[in-house]
Amino acid sequence: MKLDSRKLQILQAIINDYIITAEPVGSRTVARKYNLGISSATIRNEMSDLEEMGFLEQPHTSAGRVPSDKAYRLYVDRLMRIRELTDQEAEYVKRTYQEKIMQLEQVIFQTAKVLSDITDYTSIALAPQLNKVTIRHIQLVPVDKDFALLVVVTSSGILKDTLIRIPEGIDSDFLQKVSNILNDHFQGRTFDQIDIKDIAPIREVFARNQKFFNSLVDILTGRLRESQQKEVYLGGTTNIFNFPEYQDILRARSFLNLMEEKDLLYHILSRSNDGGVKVTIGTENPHEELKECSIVTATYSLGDRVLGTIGIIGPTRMEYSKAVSVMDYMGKALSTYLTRLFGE
Amino acid sequence: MKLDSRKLQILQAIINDYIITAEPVGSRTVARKYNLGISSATIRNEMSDLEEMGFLEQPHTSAGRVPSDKAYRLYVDRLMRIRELTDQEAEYVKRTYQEKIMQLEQVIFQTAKVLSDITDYTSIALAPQLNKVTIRHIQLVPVDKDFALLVVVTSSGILKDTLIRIPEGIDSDFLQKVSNILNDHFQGRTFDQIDIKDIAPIREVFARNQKFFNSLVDILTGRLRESQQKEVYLGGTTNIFNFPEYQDILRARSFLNLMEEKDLLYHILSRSNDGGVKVTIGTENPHEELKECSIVTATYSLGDRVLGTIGIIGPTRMEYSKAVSVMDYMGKALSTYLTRLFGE
DNA sequence: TTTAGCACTCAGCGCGGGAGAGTGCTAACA
DNA sequence: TGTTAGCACTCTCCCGCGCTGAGTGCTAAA
Repeated sequence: MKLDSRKLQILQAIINDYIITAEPVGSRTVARKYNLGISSATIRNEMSDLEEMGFLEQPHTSAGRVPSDKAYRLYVDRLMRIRELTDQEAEYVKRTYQEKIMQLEQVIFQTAKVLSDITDYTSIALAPQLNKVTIRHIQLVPVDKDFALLVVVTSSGILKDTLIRIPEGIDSDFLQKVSNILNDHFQGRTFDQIDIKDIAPIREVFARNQKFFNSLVDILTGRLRESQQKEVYLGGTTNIFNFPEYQDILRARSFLNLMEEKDLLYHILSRSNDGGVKVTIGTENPHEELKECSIVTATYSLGDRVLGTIGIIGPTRMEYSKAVSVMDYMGKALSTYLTRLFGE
Repeated sequence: MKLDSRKLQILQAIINDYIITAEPVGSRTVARKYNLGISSATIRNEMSDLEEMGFLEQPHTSAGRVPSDKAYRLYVDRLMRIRELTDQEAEYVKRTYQEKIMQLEQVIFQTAKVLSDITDYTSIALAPQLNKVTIRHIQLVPVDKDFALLVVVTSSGILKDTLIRIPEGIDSDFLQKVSNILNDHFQGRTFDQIDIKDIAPIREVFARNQKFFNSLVDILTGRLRESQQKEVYLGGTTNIFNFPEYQDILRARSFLNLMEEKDLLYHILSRSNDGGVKVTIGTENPHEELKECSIVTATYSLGDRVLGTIGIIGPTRMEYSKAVSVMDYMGKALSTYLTRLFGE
């Protein structure tokens, strides 16, 4: 059976209607609302065909039809018209990035907030992944006789710091010396490139302070990386209650539980980090709990290096045209902002 | 009318039962389950009295009775028996604090998690309030030619840091000089005690770099403080779905929306910072949205200085005996842990 | 190939009645 | 005088019923 242009028109009408109303769409509705110049009976026949082809589903006999994931996919790839941001929306984004926030966390957090405000979906933003950025500066800052602060600044302005206990008899000159060595070795590298073997030669500098040396290595190769990698910021989690399909308490609950699983979210989002906007519809996502959700992601970069991912998540009946344009716009706006702030 | 011991017994029975079942309690239930040696008819009479005295309420005729806020207050103050933590619970807490987490944020976050895990309520933890801690060390760390990092370490191990743009022609010697001056002036003080007037004499050191000077002051007196003050960590927000009174989607939604309002939560929690465990029942809390919730808070300290507040929030029908004991225990455990880590 | 007409299906809704839980009153009892 | 058994009454909850309306698929005619 061929998907001729009339079938496409009907399919598009059904998808449009269902996205707005969340109610199964019947042949009469299509005939009335969308002047296609054909009768409901003809539309009925076409809809029957579309169902057979897997684009439509029927919740039960005597209900209208609902688009399938396959239909949404077709819609996203071929049918939908990208809808530009309104002036207000663009203005809102601009205003957010006008403030000179110097802490990256804040920037990412704000981005998530803007995304959920504009789209009314739930937004997710991943902090930059450390294996994507290079180390710009390492410094051990003496705090008092027992503690020093290990600060690592990366090319994207990420700051990672930890208090570290220092053994007795270490003075600030020694700390400075260590800082210099660390900088010499690791400046310009990514965290992935920090290798135990590289570190070995430094070991001798530490003389009797092997324990101190070990904890430094520990932090640089392990802890900092982990703590950063799973940083997931959410916006508008309770927006989900706006959708009729989540009036059911069990569904809402399982959705919100899912949003608490930062590890999972991290994995879902970080799969798409090859740049550009990506749409994952319903069962295209391998996770069972997400089979009735769609996710639209975009990446953000510093210069030409992709740093991380931002995304929104909502019911499969999502306003894709808006979602895609917003994600595209925000990914670019965030990249521009970061490059301006931390550009190399 | 006097609240004799039999009335108290009956009231206690009703509260106990209602806490467990969430169902209005009838006279027959009390007679059957709690062997008080009196018939349901007598209990009925007493319940009628208790209602008149404001301790019980009736959702509608032909339903059992439900304890009022006044009843819970009486229960918390006079009737309940504190229930110690089980060995597993104590063990869980101990294990959590055994790990050497050096970042305060992590500690507070973990504390919130433990609280919600043990109690099955939603937990809230405030990061230490900056006006409660003293500045231990200030350091400007050079990053590259355009940026420096302003690091402030406080007595409780709180770290606040911001990237700050430095004007051209400032070298690391100058930064060190500034750091020294800042330390001389502010070490040992609280953020509240940083006064513009104190800073004025330093101004001359900056000579032509007034703009740099201004942004430093800005950060120290304003930005750092604000960013920290509102840091609110939540645990187990979706636990609310476990309670039958929150099966209603509107209620669940308004509760979860409330939990997103960090500012509000901050204010609610920070009211009780005079040490010890505090219980706020239903309408005792001025916030309309909380009139069917109870909050149990405790404070945590470093040495003898109260730093912040932790709390749990649940329906008024809360297991107060457990809640109070857990909060008491956790407040102390957290204080001990912090004092061990950052003790002065 | 399209359309009008028609029988059929099924979810949703409102209604009514029965069951069950609980109360308050009354009268009898210790 | 306090306590208890008995009973009528109330009210929510739940279940089943039938109606309505939206929508379909089929058939036959244009």
